[in-house]
Amino acid sequence: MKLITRDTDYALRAICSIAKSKNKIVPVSELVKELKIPRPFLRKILQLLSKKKIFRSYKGSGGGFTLAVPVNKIYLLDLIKIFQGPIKLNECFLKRKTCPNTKRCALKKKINKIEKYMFKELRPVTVASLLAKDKEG
Amino acid sequence: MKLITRDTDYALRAICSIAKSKNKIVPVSELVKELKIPRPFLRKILQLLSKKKIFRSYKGSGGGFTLAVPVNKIYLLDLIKIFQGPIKLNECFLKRKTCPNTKRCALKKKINKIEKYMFKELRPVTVASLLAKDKEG
DNA sequence: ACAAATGATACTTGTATGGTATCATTATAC
DNA sequence: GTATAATGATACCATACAAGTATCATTTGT
Repeated sequence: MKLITRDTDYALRAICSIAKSKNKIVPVSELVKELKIPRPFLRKILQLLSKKKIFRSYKGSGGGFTLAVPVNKIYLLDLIKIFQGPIKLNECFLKRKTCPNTKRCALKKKINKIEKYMFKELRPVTVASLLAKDKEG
Repeated sequence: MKLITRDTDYALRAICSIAKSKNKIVPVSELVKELKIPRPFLRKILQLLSKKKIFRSYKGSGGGFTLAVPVNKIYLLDLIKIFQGPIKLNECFLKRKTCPNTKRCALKKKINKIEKYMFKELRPVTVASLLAKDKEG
């Protein structure tokens, strides 16, 4: 029951790394060195972030990636959605039929409550906020 | 990101169903009819619950299962643990190395907070409490 | 033209979930 | 005491998703 999968995690690190190199175009090779992530896997992740307009990409010699969005506008939930799909704790197993007894629905209510809390906590989290907390603690 | 997998769900239903037949020994065949769960899969689930001392089993003709524990002592978290292992939102991807930058740890704190909340909400949930809420709403 | 980068896409591998199948063992009924 | 109806133990199978690899096409700077 992972909240964050490896590609989301790698994406986060890559974004942070690129954010540090203000305005410089960063090629994959540089990120590989810094983050020690398998190159082809990282490439796949960066390409997707490019397609999703979080990165801007530059082809050709001297090319690479820059941020297309400032870190305070990159939301964790969006990254999770990109790599893992929308968060749903509560997939019902009985799509076809109606719930046979409401016991499960009592449980469902609980789970929904937890899910709501999760969203409340995660919604405001941006890459900027993660980097900021860095300095505090 | 399912909180509850299918076997846990089926286990819950089976427990509720057996709880209804107070003290009667219930064979798998009966549960299959009522719950419409594939027989061999349900059997596997019941056997595990037996091994874990939540059911008592009776072999031979006229055999089947009864509850070994009253419903107000069967905790949802224990069922989840049996079928899915302990809940952990927060598996760190960097077991080997120390965290390269603390940004992830800021995230980890958030996730831990959510996990704590989850436990707070789920810890008191028993099968009895689920059945009880049934009557209310 | 060549080299250095990304774009697109398809493939591979590992693991967990959901489910089957089979044979052994035990207990009851006749 | 044998047939039958149940569970116990175990091994297998199918599918999906996560994690990672590989390849070729395209673009761009020198």
